[in-house]
Amino acid sequence: LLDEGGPDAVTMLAVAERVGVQAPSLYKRVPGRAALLGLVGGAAFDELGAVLAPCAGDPDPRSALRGMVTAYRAWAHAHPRAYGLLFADLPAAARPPADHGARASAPLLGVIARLAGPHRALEGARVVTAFAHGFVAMELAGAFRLGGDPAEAFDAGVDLLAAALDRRP
Amino acid sequence: LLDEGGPDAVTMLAVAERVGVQAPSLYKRVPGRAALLGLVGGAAFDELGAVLAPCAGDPDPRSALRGMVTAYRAWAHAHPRAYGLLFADLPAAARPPADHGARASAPLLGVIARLAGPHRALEGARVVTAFAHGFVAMELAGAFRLGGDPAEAFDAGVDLLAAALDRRP
DNA sequence: ACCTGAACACCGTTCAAGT
DNA sequence: ACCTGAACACCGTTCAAGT
Repeated sequence: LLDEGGPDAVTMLAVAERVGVQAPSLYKRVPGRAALLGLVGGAAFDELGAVLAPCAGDPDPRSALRGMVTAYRAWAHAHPRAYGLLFADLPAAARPPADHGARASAPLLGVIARLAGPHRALEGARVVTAFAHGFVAMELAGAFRLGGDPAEAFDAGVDLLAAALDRRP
Repeated sequence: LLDEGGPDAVTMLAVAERVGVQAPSLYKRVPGRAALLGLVGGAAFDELGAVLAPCAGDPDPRSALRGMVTAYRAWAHAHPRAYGLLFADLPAAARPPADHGARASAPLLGVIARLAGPHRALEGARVVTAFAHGFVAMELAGAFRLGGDPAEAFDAGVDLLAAALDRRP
């Protein structure tokens, strides 16, 4: 339902029909619509994490980072509605459970620890994630309207970050 | 209404009451609720732009950039609901008109042109904006949950970007 | 224990009717 | 030209009643 019609289409009635049940029955499994969207967001984190993890296998940490961020953006473009749920500001009680996000970001932390050193891993991962999320969110919102090819700015940003975080000579 | 209760509180009925009119009358001025939120987003771009512009006065482009990005984050924290409208993915017809975003980003383009050279201004501004937006969006969504002080990562990211974009020796 | 029908309070939006 | 009352189609959610 989300992929087809966006979050507005994820209606308690529509979900109930899809599951073959009446709407009120959903409240036996889930406290409300917001919580349901939070669960979908958690599942989206899991899918995204499964796409990122293999990229950590690249022996060169710098190209591993590039590959991972590129895969991140590709997944967001392939599943724009699900992506929009990852960092949606839902009521705190209905947010994707923290552990889904933590698992999805684990491979990135590993790669940046190799690239920049363990003591800079968390900080570096936050900087890279902020850039990737911000870029993709602006792309999906149609916010790059000043011409040129936004994708070039993405690659430039990734290279710039990878170079700056690389502690090797 | 937005500041008080978030976008959900911006109801056609609530707006009409605030304006002293019946709900159907709003449709004489605005095609629908989505378009109304888009207009609010446009106004938010104007306010943000007014906060960023003075930072361009700093004679050192690198500290001008730091000041501008810091002001950006401060404004987002002060008006989280309005900020959430800037890059919300509304139906294209209801998005904040492009010129509001363009005006708000003009001072940043100017500063980065001074720092990195005019031919890298657009690309650099996109990288910096992506980082700033992504970071703030994740903060507001409560996405930094792995401990430490996220603000340190923000400062580190800004310094890293400013240094990487600086073409001066 | 689980599902349902009916109801409640609330939406966005349309439109004929008033002035 | 502008505003309104009434209505329509749809929400999320609650709850007593069934099985």
